[in-house]
Amino acid sequence: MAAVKKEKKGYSEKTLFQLADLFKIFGDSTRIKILFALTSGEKNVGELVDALAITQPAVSQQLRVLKLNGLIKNKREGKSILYSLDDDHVEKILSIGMEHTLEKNGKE
Amino acid sequence: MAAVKKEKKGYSEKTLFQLADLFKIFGDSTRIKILFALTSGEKNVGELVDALAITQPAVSQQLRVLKLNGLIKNKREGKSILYSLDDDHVEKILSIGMEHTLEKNGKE
DNA sequence: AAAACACATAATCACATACTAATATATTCA
DNA sequence: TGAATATATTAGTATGTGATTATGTGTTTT
Repeated sequence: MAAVKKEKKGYSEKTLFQLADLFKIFGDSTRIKILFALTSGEKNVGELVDALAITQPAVSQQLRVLKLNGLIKNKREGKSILYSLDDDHVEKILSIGMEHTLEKNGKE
Repeated sequence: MAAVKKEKKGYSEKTLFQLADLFKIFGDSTRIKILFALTSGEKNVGELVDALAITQPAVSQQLRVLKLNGLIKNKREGKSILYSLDDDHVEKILSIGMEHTLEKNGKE
């Protein structure tokens, strides 16, 4: 058998960067809190601000990040803007991560 | 039916922080590359350096982070030190994230 | 035991990013 | 239309972190 091909069955550099960028979005506690808050249904910005105990601009800024990356969507309803999860993977990613976290760091 | 309890079925602040910290670890392309490299079996540092095209200290530094967080383990073998994945969740998290990434950003 | 090899650690630096404060935009209501 | 409400944007700042360079530690080889 001559020269076995080095089966680089890997993903492209670009894809790996995109994957890291995806996880980077989940890697912030404010955004995590927002995402978890939205798992129980759509909420407007004020409700998120109340629930998270951070300033409104901080929430809006992270909502922007989440939207730009396709994890949440929004729609206007009167004066408010309602945000909700936009991707089926989001909850899956959250729940597997949470599973790991609870196992490693002890149950709640 | 009187006064429906506001079922704050949420996780503790601490847990959400820990979850964010977990994703933070996955949110770096060097660490992602290391983890993917290790999905095909244990490797020593030199092999990782070759595979990733980054300097040895940079690799060692990220290996340290991954180990401290329980995602990989190592064992000495002669002069070399062999690293391998240490947690069943790692591959699951990677694969779901990758699934999302490939869908959103187009196949390879 | 000394040299060579494999890897880890330390210090410095540069860059990214999340928050705050201030202001702008958009919608409803009087 | 003007005031009030809801959210977004901007600018500035501070903090965290990943890479590089230099050096240290541990193991094998001769």
